Amino acid sequence: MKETKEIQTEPYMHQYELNRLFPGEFKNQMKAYHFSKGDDLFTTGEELEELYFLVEGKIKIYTLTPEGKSLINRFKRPLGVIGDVEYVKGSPVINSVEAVTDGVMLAIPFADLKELEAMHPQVIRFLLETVAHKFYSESQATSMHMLYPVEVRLASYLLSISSDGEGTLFHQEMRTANLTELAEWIGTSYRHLNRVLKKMASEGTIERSNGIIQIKNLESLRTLANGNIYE
Amino acid sequence: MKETKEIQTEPYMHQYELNRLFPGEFKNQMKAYHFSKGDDLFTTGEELEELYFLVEGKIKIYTLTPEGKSLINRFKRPLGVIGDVEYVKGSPVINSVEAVTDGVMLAIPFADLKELEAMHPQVIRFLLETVAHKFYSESQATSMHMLYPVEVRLASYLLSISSDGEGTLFHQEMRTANLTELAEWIGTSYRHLNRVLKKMASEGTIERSNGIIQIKNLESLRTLANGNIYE
DNA sequence: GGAACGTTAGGACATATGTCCTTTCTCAAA
DNA sequence: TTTGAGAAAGGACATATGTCCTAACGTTCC
Repeated sequence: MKETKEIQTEPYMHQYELNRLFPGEFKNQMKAYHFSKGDDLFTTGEELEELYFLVEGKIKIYTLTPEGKSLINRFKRPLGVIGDVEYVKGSPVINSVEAVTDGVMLAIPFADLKELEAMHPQVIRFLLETVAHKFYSESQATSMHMLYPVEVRLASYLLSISSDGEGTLFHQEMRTANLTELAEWIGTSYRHLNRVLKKMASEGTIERSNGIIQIKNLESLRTLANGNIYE
Repeated sequence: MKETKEIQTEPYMHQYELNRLFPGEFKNQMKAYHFSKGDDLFTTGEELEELYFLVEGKIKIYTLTPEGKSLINRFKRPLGVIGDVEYVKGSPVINSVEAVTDGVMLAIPFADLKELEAMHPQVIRFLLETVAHKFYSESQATSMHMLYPVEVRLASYLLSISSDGEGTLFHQEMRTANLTELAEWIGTSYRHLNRVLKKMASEGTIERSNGIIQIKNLESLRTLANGNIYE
């Protein structure tokens, strides 16, 4: 991820209403970074020194298993905040972050943020809200993973991206590019995802060809999802 | 959980330094509640109206599986904060809470807290720290569950409660009363926990009798724990 | 001392899932 | 048009884990 002077931070700060959080000379402390698809942005264990705002593009937060397999915790689109927990706790990065598309981040040094807290408590409230929301989202996702088998999770995913679930940014965020990435998102092996897809196809719930999945029986899918939907 | 006038809030507020967060007349808004072992304190989906501070006793936060089985997310001892995420997000309770021992909670209404935020931003910072810490702890626990089989998780648990890991409050917090509770904490069935314990006993790593586990080979346990320790 | 209940321990059967690998297909580039 | 790479699809084998159930043991209460 490269810092760049070619990107104006002001349009993004305006677009995402960051000016009210970073008044006066603090907005001048904002840097802009550009990243490219596939870039490793942050690595587990790394120490951060800035708070980041994703203002363009899509990233994924993932965990590597001991076998080197990737499990996707979350996708993110603008406006996403990265480094808030690390800032508050002073601990290293928990999960790795990779660019799914090209994009832009704004960043402000932790030192400036520290100063700003004293002068402008609204920023503390903002951070509280982002961290609380993260906790909530992560809890939901964790419950899904811990409590339901792959079939239920897949049905929930398909419901989310069907026209039924579409409309929220989150659902756009979540759409995966191929079956390998879908397996990583749902938290299973590529092989097992195929078993479940095949089973759903044989039941007439979906129809698939060459990685393209078409929902044939929405009701059946709702039943399989067991009241859950990825959100 | 019953509100009680028989418990003085002031000694606890002093002991846990809550006076500096709740100055002046706000400390008078604090109520005290007593609870008994086995009480259901909060239920998933319930709407809260107060922020709670656990100042005496031990509780567990748990999730019920669709089959009605219980999975323990976390134990808590004083000073624990309950309801911070629900306060910030305005969402219902995420996980159920039950008393493991008798105990006491202090509580302040969300409405008073709202007022206090404007007058005393330190309380926002306090909440930010508690939520960030929760996020961090939950992430660690989730990783443990998602990435490692029961054998590694059990070894990590045993390492934590051995004299090696002992000393922190968290490890005391985590000690379970019987094998059923340990299975719920580690996130497996009672039957499977027994398989793994039996295997460890046959390897000479532990010795067990009547639910009592004695570590025989600390090195072997460290190897099995694969660098992990419950914390 | 005996009964009742909760806990410990494990057998038998089943399912979910992972790993490793091969074949086929599709798409893009030469 | 051909080639190569990546993705899709699935076979074979294995392990981890869950469910249901029974027997034995220990503790508490009558």
